[in-house]
Amino acid sequence: MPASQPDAPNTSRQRLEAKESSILDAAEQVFTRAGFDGAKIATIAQTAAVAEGTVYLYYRNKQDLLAGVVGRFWARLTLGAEEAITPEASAVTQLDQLARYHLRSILEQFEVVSLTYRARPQQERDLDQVRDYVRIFDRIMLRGIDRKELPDGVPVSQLRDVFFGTLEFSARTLKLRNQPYDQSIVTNLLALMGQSVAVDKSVSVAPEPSNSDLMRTLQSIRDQLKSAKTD
Amino acid sequence: MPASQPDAPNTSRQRLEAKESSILDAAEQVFTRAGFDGAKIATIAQTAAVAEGTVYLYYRNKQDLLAGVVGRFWARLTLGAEEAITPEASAVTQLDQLARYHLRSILEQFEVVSLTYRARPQQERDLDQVRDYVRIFDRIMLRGIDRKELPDGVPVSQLRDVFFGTLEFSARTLKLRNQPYDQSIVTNLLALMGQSVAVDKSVSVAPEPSNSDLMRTLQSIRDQLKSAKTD
DNA sequence: CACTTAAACTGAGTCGCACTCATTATACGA
DNA sequence: TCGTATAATGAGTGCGACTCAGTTTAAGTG
Repeated sequence: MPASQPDAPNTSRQRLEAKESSILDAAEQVFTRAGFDGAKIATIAQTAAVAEGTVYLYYRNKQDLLAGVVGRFWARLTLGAEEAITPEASAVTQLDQLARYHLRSILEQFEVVSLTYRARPQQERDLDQVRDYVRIFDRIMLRGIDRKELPDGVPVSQLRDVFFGTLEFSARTLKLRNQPYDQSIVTNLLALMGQSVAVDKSVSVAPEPSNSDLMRTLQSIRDQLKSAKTD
Repeated sequence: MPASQPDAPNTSRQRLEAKESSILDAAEQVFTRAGFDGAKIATIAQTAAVAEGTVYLYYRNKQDLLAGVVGRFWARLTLGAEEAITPEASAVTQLDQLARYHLRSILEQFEVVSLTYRARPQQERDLDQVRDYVRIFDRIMLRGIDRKELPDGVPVSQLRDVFFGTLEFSARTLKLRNQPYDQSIVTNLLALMGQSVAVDKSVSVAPEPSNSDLMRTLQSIRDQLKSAKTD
């Protein structure tokens, strides 16, 4: 029954969603051009061809609108990343694919990424989208461990911070110097991570022992010494 | 001649600087408490015990004031970092010192660090301060290369991105999860970097021993004790 | 010390912009 | 065709950044 042209929405639901996304489009455009503070709701409304008040029927306030833009951006990035990755490939290959895709994307859409920082403290919804995105890394790593491609002691969450932290900081550096995408960043990062992630059976990367582990070992030594002394 | 109590400024120059820094103090306090948008110039002026208009004699606008706060923060961080580092120590040790200091500082003053993102696109002055700070890393690396502690092929600027990027992202992760300073982040980062930075000549570089190193040593002691006992 | 003048300071007033809400338009079922 | 609910409108409100005419303070100067 509800079959219609996608660009000529019929149901009221479709119409609402079309309008919402046109407001988001306008907001994204104006925010990226003018920055958050520079962007006027009036301009966004005008760009979306609606009245100022209409914007507030869809988003509680300017922050909320920003959250919508940022959330959609990361959700799209997640979809794109999943397309960019070959699930059958080795974990390291997938990391390489993700790294290239990530660096390219955040460079291309640097302004939207920057807007993320403006949204963070306030809203929660859009943060979820970022978390979903970051989770792609975890999935690759965990599958790699599962398939025995990676040793199961790798500190996944810390490597995740290395991965995204380095790429984000590198992107900022490139932007600062007006330099384009640089493949060597990805290559170096993966070489660096490859070492700690490699399954070389000789050294086999063990997890960092905790102080508790050290303590237990020390106590066992002390106990042995004690018993040796009484011999 | 111009000898006076430091807390009872005499010259007009001293008075001006005292007032400027009291405005900065107030701004830092209010900005960190309420965030940039939530902070009102009126509150800042009141906190600094000056009239609203006076603030604008020292800073052109709210953004400029923020830039002042952020700039001072990074300048102070630079001084602190230089104190935290032992210039005679090996490059790896110095990196370890810098990493600890950096992670601790940005965790402790997370709000001010976050404010940095709000200032960036606009002003230039405060960006300089960040650059000065980051330069500490470069200096350590370059001196290390000079002293032949590090091979002279290391991609300093890319390792710098790894270093600060990872620490910054890790700090954000910790904050997100309400976790405190975690030494293993520094340890892992240095282990990772250590591999790509190590001089090929065996183990000539003596970095801070990791818990793994300690663990190995302890285990060898225990093993020796065990075999001695059976003798 | 009185007087001059420049520099520093003040806060009531202006203005731009996010946000509201009384009113109007539209869609849809009966 | 009409009634009603839902969506949309844009003039109006309030808040807060920023200004500036007027005032106070400080530093010379004879």
